[in-house]
Amino acid sequence: MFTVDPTSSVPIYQQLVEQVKEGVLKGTLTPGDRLPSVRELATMITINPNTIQKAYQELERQNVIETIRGRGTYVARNYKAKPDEERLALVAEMFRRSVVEARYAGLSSEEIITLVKSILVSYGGRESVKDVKD
Amino acid sequence: MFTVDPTSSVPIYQQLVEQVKEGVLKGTLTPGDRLPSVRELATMITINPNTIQKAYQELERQNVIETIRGRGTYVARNYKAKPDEERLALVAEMFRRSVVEARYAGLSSEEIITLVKSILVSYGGRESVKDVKD
Amino acid sequence: MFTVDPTSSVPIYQQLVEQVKEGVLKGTLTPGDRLPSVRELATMITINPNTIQKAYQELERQNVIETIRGRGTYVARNYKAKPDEERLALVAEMFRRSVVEARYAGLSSEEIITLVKSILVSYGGRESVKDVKD
Amino acid sequence: MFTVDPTSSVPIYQQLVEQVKEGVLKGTLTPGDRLPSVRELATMITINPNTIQKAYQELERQNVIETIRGRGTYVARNYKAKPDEERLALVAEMFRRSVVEARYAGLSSEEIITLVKSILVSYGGRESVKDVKD
DNA sequence: GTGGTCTAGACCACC
DNA sequence: GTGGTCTAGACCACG
Repeated sequence: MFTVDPTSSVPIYQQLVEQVKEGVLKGTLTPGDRLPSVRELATMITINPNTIQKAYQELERQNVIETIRGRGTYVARNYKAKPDEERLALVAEMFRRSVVEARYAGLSSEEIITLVKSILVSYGGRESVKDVKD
Repeated sequence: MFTVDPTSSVPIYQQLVEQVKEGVLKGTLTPGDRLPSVRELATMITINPNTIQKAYQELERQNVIETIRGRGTYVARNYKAKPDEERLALVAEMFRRSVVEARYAGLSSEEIITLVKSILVSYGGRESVKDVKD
Repeated sequence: MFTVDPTSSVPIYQQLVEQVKEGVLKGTLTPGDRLPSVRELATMITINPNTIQKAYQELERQNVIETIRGRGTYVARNYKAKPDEERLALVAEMFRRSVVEARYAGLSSEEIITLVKSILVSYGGRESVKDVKD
Repeated sequence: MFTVDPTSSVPIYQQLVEQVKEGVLKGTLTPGDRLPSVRELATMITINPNTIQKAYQELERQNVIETIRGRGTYVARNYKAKPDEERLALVAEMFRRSVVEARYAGLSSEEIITLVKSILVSYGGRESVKDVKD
């Protein structure tokens, strides 16, 4: 958990954001869990504390985690998806791009569907983020 | 065709790359078609020619288009998907991220599958990029 | 009475300060009322006693409460508003910021006035804190 | 325009955010206007560029400004208030606190209403942020 | 101890 | 030239 590739073109703080969100979906992180403190994680993965901070702030802004003053940061207990029209468009856009690339990599429609289904399964088959709370 | 959003966080040259690839899949661009010259396109959409140039170079690198010196640039006639393992991993990664975001936007597994299928349909029933050549 | 959100970005001690002041305005707390002791309140709402202490100190500094050594802390009987220019400027500043946010949330002038009036009503018809003493 | 008080308890980047938003409401900043570049502003007001950057990013997140890659940042042309229920609650909360402080500063209901009205007038009497576009 | 802010200075991608 | 990311190191308020 919490490994990072500094050579990647995707920013380190982003990688962290994604890992936390993915962890929650996978179940490795459960609502209420405490995340390592900024400084702890910084030394754990030898990344500058400011970078960790940026990741945590972004996660908090997205209501994925919440910080309790003086005590630390925790996986949010009651994440509520607010499916903006805008947000749905953004998700659709991500899939659209993925499909284009998949096609150019030679995947058939069937293979693409299979791939997506396998990803869904790897995230535990929960039917929405809400279900994570149960 | 060829509209660009300078406000977007995705680089302009990449937006162009995606639009060309998407056009091919959709059928609005067919192998053998001639693309506008760098300067033409630059004035058409009022974008720095260097940016267009970069997009075309990237497309050529991906074997999506080919330029014939002095004659212009054309949609490649014999695109061949080379599904290296690396590339497939990248595609899987894109879908993985899309799924995470979809979940956090509140979409169910079923809704996600439906979304992907609808995108596939919008790109015609072709079963792979190869079929575009026919 | 005296509930606190450790998740909020506003410091806990300040939340307490505000609640006491609001309670006085609303009439749930009347001048002369005894407040729970630091330790009592600390265990009631499971908050660090130091935090309670800080809140009480701040309230005393603002002449909202007064502590009688060995007897406890009480809502002040003779609060006197000292409207220094500085203080008025600060209040104006708070309203200014509120108005900016209200505008950006899409509220019209009329809606803003209505909102403020409804808040005033919720604090009873008293025309100033002085009247609370009556 | 763009003056900052480094001794204030409100963070510098926040002060900047507020000033820009206020400027738009006041009309000193019009949609489409270009803001000084991060480095420009940094030297103008002798603040670290990172701090300016943070302010700009926050403003962009709030859809108040938009950045055009390689060209600079501009006041957003089509700000659209999305009045979340949550957001309205936050605004109400701000007013609630302001009213409490106003009362404790000795202001009467009438004086408070007058103050709010005067602020509204100072923001040009436009009926919503949308109207700024005209 | 926790997170939050700020500075200084560096490197990078994009246009 | 623009904004975006990262590091190093410092200081502060809060609990």
